[in-house]
Order: sequence, then structure tokens, then C-alpha cells
Amino acid sequence: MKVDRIKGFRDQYPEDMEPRKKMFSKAETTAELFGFGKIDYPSLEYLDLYRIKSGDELLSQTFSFTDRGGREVTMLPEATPSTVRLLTARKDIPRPVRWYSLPKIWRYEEPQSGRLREHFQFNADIFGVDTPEADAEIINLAGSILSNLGLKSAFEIHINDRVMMDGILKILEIENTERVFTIIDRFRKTSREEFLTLLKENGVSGKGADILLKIVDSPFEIQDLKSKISEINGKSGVLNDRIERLSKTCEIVRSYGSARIVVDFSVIRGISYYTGIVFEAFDSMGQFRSILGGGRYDNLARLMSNQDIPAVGFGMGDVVLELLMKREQVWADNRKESSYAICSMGNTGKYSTEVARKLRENGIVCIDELSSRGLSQQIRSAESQGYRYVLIIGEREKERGTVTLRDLQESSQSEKDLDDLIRNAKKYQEF
RNA sequence: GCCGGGGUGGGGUAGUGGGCAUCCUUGGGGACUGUGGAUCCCCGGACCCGGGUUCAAUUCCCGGUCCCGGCCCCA
Repeated sequence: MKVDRIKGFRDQYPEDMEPRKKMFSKAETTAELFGFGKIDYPSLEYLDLYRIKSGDELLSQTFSFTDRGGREVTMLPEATPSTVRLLTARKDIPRPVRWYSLPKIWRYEEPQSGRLREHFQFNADIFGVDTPEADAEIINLAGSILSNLGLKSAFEIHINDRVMMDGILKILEIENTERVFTIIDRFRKTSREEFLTLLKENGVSGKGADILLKIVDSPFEIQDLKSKISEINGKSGVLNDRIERLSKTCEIVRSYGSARIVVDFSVIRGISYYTGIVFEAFDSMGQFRSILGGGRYDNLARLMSNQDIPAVGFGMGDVVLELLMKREQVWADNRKESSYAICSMGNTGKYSTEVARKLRENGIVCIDELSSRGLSQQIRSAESQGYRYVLIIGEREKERGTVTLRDLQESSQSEKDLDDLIRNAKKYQEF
């Protein structure tokens, strides 16, 4: 009998969940502050939902099975199709629609750094507006979440525009667009020589390959965009519209101030359904894979329902984010540092129960002594469980209606009025 | 699906072709009855699984599995 944890899945203990809860609640609170509403959907969908826009490659990486009713179903491999299904199922929702969700998603692939077979993915989308303002808003939300997690200086947003890339390839007379996109997408993993060779093998001229290498090579500031591609854009200026739009998006993000943003022509986001900007957030040391990614996808609703609904959104998994938060030392369980362990002695049972009730009524976390050990063992136990504060309650305190507060970290101690303690203690919501 | 490196109690380790295995830590219990968050005592707990070689395998070989990392892919 196999009873172990399944490969690529995680068990979560309280010390894991505490910082994870904080991560999620920061993301959700930030989305709420932007006026986004939370949605949810089943963890199981018809496999057909993903056949609409995906190839066999995706289908081979799903947890799929035939259920007892003969239906081909699959555990959610991504959030967007379900989100769009919820939207197209209702035609009465006023636009723009701002939605977020936090599902678990699954994919059957080999686990490695930053990738597991099951993870949480925070998603946010804006439907119904096709403007650079909407593009910027979704990036601002993404940036604000990361900033609110204490990662302000630890990441940057890399942005690109698929339409502009299409235009560039067209000007360079490159026909094999999909294949060349894939090569560009893998640029950061290949050497320059390899990159040039691959391009030439796929029908790109020597000059075209050189130009591509030049623009893809490293991210740059938005104000340099025009000069960076002047050689391609030339006098015709066919790319001017896209340059202007991308500039506007970046300017809004920049003035909002939640994230540093750079243009990165190597950000392509696979061979998916994007129809405008695409973006990813990377840790600024370049140590991990992308923290989050998204873009504009104006055609998906039509593919699913024959409705034209412009859309822009992003998804953010919890795995890479956890790695980054640990590196930046903002992945911590602070809860016990501001909660109380009650140590009671003698015939004070009723009084210490009353103290516990009053603390909890005031939103203060405390644990009661459940056994009848000596004081030293109670203190030892509280210390080993990570509690910073101990409330000693004995006959003396009972008589005076006080508690003795011992700070295990400072090794200091004083007798406190209960009301006084309640006033100065940290409430659960403030952790 | 493919490639590389690993696998000794919950965590970290020592060690060996031959007495069911070292130490630290953690966990449980006790002494201890208002500060011992100490100290002392006791206890529990491991060689990933299967096959092979061998008189004998935790140790050597093969396969699997899981973990770590990489590729493919990234929806």
C-alpha cells in the first residue's frame, strides 16, 4: 500500500501556511483595493475547454481522466479558460469587469526549481476595455501586490508587444513567425552564436538575424524604444502606433510607481493567445524563472462563445514567489511573536479562563495551559513553541485581578492590569 | 517524456561486505511545585523499495521509486 505523498505535490504545515496565508491575503487585499471582485470555479473542467486554443502539448501535460459517466475531464491546468467561461455565460455584467481568483492548478510535468505538479495561482483580469490604461492597470495591480509583499526593489516588469513583434518580423521579411517567436522566447537560454544559427536555419537573413540579436539582447528603458528600432521602423513609421501605445502604458506604470518597468523584446510568452502587450515579472537578480506573466488576449472570448470581449490579465504562481520571498527574508511566521501563552498555577483555573476569554474577545491570540505542569515546564513549553510572551497567573494575580507578563525575548517581567495589557497588545489582524 | 546528482530516526550526521548502527537535535515521560527558559534521569525513533552477486549486503551491481537540479514545455 502506498500512503506517501504523491510526487510533485506538497504538504503544508502551520509554519508553511502562516507566511503563505499572508502572501495570499496581501494579494487579495490589494486586488480588492483596485476594485477587483473575487470569483471561483470548479477544479475539474471538460478537457474540451482546453482543446479550443491549445495543442496536444498542453493536453499531454494535464491530469486528465474519464469519469464514471464517460466524460473526458481534467484538473484545471490554467485559470483563464474558466474565467472566460464565467464571463461569457453572463451577458448582463457591466463592463469593464475586474475579476481575480486564486485556484489551485495542476500540470503533469517533471518537478524542478520553481515548478511543481500542484500549485496555487493568483489570477486577475480586466474584460471589456482595449486601452493602454487597462494594460497599465493590470500591471500596476501586479506590481502593487509584489510591492506590498515587501519585494519593491526585488523585481522588475519586462514588457513587450506581440503586435509590434509581428510587425518587426514582417519588415525583416521573416515568414516562419511562430518558429522564430519560439527561438526568441528561448533567447535567454541560448548562446548568441546558437541564436543566430537557429534564426538563419529558419529562413532569417543574416542582416535580419543581426538586427534581432541587437534588439533582443538586453532590456531597455521605454524612452529608448524609438531609437532602438529606428533602423526597422525607418521612414515609413509603420510601427509608430504600437510604439505610442506601449509608451503610454509604460508611462502610466512608471507614474503610478509600483514597479520598475523595462522593455524586453525577448518576452514572447510561448505560442499562446496573446494579441497585444505581454509582460513578465523577474526577480532583479535573475535567479529564478518568472514570478508572474500575462498580457492582452482579445480573441479568446470569440473562440469560446462568439462574443468579442477584449481582455488583459496575468497569472502568478505561489512557487517562485515563495522562493523569492524566502530569499528576500519576508517569508516569516510572526504570529507567535505577538501572541500570549498563559501559564497558570494553583487554584486559579477559573480566573485564567476568564483572562483567556477577555483576550480573545479583544482579538488577542492566546493559548491556555491545558495540562497541570509546574511553572518551569509551562514556560519551557511556551518558549519551545515559539511564543514570545508568557502570562503568569497564580494566586497573587487572581487576588489582585492582574497578570504577570514575561517577555521571553527581553527576559523582562512586570505585573499588568488586564485592561492595560489588552490596550497595548497586538490584535490578530495586525500581524 | 529525457538527462545529471543524491536517499542512514522528525531534522542534521558518523560508519561498515560480518555482532539489526555513532553523535547532536527534536519529540514523549519524570524529578522539579512562583520564573529551573536551567540542570539531571528515563524512553521512543532510521540504513527508500525490489532483484542480483556473496556463506553474509545498510555497504557492491542492476532496476524502480522519491528528492534536488536541468532539458522539453510553459497553457
